Amino acid sequence: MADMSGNSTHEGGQPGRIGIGLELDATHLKILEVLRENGRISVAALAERVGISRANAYTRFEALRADGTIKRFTAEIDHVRAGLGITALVFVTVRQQMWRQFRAQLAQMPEVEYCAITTGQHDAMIQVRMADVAAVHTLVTERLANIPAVKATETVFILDEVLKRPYVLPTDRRPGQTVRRPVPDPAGAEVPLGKMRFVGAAEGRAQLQQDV
Amino acid sequence: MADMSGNSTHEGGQPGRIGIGLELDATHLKILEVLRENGRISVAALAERVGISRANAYTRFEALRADGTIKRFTAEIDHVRAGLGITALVFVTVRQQMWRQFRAQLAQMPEVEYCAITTGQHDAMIQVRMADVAAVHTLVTERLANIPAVKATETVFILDEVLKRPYVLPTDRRPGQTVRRPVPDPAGAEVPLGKMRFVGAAEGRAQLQQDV
DNA sequence: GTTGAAATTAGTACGAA
DNA sequence: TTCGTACTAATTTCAAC
Repeated sequence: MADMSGNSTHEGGQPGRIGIGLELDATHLKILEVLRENGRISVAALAERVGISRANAYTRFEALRADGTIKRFTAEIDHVRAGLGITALVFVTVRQQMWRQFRAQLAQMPEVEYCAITTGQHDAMIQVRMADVAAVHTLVTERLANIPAVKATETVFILDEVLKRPYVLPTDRRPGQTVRRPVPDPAGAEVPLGKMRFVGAAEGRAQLQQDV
Repeated sequence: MADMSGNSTHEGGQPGRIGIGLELDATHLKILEVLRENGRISVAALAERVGISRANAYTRFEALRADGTIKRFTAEIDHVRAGLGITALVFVTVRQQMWRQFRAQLAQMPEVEYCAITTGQHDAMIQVRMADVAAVHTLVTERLANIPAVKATETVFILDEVLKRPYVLPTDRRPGQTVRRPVPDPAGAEVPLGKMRFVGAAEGRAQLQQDV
């Protein structure tokens, strides 16, 4: 799940060989942290910031790309300056058994920045950026509503984007927070059992990392 | 509106000087199109792909950065491979007059990838990526619920991300769609007046671009 | 806004630890 | 695996047109 146009988890060839890829160590994560802030940094400068040799940086950099952990490099722009100052979310109810058509139609809509299938009241959420409110209205009533697979929509506008990170990493934690290691669970520790079990299970699953 | 941590529209200093920035022409947009797909391309190669000279490409590239149209360069990663295979949306109802505190708390949460203030039933939408479902549960019940500014939350899980573009541009239009130019409105054209007015108004506003 | 040449920097390929 | 260095290729800068 959570695949982008089905190009990650089972991309290779042989079925049965799940692409586990690299085990990301602390150095890999540090590289990803630096690249998140500056995707155009030279590998030489990257090596210095991470604290490894240039050759090592090249090796790891290439491995992360080849592995698919790094999908691509891109820019981040100011939508307002680009002329698309209005952002809206459209929650879509999809007619059952028309998912394939729904996806096909979306592929034809370059003005959509993001689309995800969700649980809950609606089936999908679409994020669009347009020049003005009227353009959103046109999109929803004339384009989306005409897709047979779309049963209903609900539109909300985004008034402000408080934060938008390119991505988050397992190493991103709240300032004062210490790394939550899977404690070896010493029997006899005086903690509420119910809560302990819950937290323990969560940590255990967190170890597995893939196959979600 | 739609500012990222208040760093775009009114960033400079003097009030009254709205940062209009560049007028983006077709070449600027083409540069942004190329950089969206390959943020690490050399300016030399960029020039070739856009069909302009090297020096021109450097000038425009620098202008876009200095202007703030390009905010930064970054990478795109595979969340599953990075160990955060679960994505969730948390819709938050914020207690009135506690917005400042709400924003302050969010700034302390590096695990949040995206947060936007919305119209509609809820007040804000937060997107988070975690290692497992239990971690989402912990985040919502123990971190978010403990923020006084948070009155209520509603969580949905993302089952699949159908598409995710770094950004959209005004030039992104559906394959067969022709560029909708603000036609000079020749009086006497035989179109339904009501509709005409509506579309005309929309196009007019699209011209303005900022101050939305 | 364009072209061409110089200086700098980046990327590659080794052997050694 | 990782590091250090030397080699090659490319990019950026700067100048003149």
